[in-house]
Amino acid sequence: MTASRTARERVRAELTREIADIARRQLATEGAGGLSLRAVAREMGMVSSAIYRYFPSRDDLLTTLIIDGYNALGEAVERADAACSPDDYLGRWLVACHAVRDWAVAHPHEYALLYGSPVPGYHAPQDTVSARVRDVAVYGRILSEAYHAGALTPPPPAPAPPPAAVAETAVIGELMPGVPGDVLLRCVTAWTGLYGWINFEVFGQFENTIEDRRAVFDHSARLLAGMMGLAQ
Amino acid sequence: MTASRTARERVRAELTREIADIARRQLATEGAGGLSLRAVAREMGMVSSAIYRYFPSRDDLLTTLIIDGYNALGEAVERADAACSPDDYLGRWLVACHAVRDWAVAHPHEYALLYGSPVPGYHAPQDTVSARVRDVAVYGRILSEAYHAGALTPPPPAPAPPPAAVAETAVIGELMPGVPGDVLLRCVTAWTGLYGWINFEVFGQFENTIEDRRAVFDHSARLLAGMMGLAQ
DNA sequence: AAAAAACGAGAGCACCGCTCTTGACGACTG
DNA sequence: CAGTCGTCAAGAGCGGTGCTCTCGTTTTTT
Repeated sequence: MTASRTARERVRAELTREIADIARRQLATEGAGGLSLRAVAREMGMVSSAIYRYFPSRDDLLTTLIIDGYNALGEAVERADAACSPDDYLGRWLVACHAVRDWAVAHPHEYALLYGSPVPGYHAPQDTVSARVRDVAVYGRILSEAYHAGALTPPPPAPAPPPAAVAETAVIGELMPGVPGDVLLRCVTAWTGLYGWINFEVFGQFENTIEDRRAVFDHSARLLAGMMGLAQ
Repeated sequence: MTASRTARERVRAELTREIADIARRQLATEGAGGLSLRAVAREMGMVSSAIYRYFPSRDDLLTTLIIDGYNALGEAVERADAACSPDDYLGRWLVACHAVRDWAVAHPHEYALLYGSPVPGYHAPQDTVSARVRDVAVYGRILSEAYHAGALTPPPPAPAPPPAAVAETAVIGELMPGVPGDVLLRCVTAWTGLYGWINFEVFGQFENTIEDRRAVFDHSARLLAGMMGLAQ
């Protein structure tokens, strides 16, 4: 029973995976807008309606690609951080920054799906949240550990954040327990600054403006670290 | 001759403008992907093929919307800066930051067209560059004036930028003549950080995370100003 | 062995961007 | 004034899309 049922389920899982793989390849070459269920079906030798046995809609296919993308990016950052010496917090921060950027440059269309303009009809299901925070969780871990080790101390001049802003750090603070609000606000600023930089690069804003982007990015990551007060 | 010809040209210009207006309205409600030439034609009471008398393709229509968007954003920032007292550089910086954010929040889809994932087949024509730098030119002016007034001095600790990174600031430096490379790199970092923050907000990354976004944004803008060394 | 569920194929619907042809209208010229 | 030419809106049509429905076939379950 289980064996026969697994036979059926196995081929189904295999085909589901194959559809997602082909779709990911098309996404990588054509971008999200060029992803076509019919093209995927053609490449699989199926008729287009057969795809709907495996993915109820194009949006659902996109959703699995998004989840896979979050996991791939998160894993890349996790692996990069795992290779660092744990108490070199600035080094870990820089390595994590470059890990995100390297992945984004290598997979621009997938990155755009994660951090670019949201796709029109798409609303993130709840089961994406665990995958979606994997990359930022690494940053949270690095900075949280740095703070508790005394290696993350906001440098003067320290403009006192208004209480309204501090109150907004509650959700972010769950990733970094014990870190006070003013430090969290600096981390958020560095976090958005980091991804903003990558967005500019991946989305072509640096065209004809900055060419050796890795060098400038590295310096920007160091400046953001300095803004947070992340010591060497 | 000129009169009759202008009569002809006038109605043509009028229709061209009306098409663009309807397209902009659809863009605002549906997003770039939902912009349909046929829908625009329907709303104008025309048949779809007639639109092609005025815009040779959907991409060309998008191009004019993009140029209009850059101009609208640039004008918003320019007007905001013009209302400031010229030697309050920190105030001008903050006002400009909020001007960009306010415009982006008010026109999310248009902003996504400018600073989000690039549209698939679209390549920016050369005539967009003058409009595209209007917003950043304001920042360049503010920070350049601040520097020459002695109000923009990078605070310690100042990590020395590698020469490779400094060399990349040449194009950016054209907007801010006389400003040295290390300061320019800080400005670029603040610039990307600012737009990264807005991207996160407009693209929904702060959903269920940060609610009072204006307050947090304001503080982030101040932190970025401090990173640059922009004095009160 | 019979009933039920899953599956692939095919036709079809409404929509899209875009092209081509046709007929009408207005503006220049002999 | 008459004729010609260019501009325009309309319509049909092509290939593409996401998606639905039906219909035999196959596989699993009862």
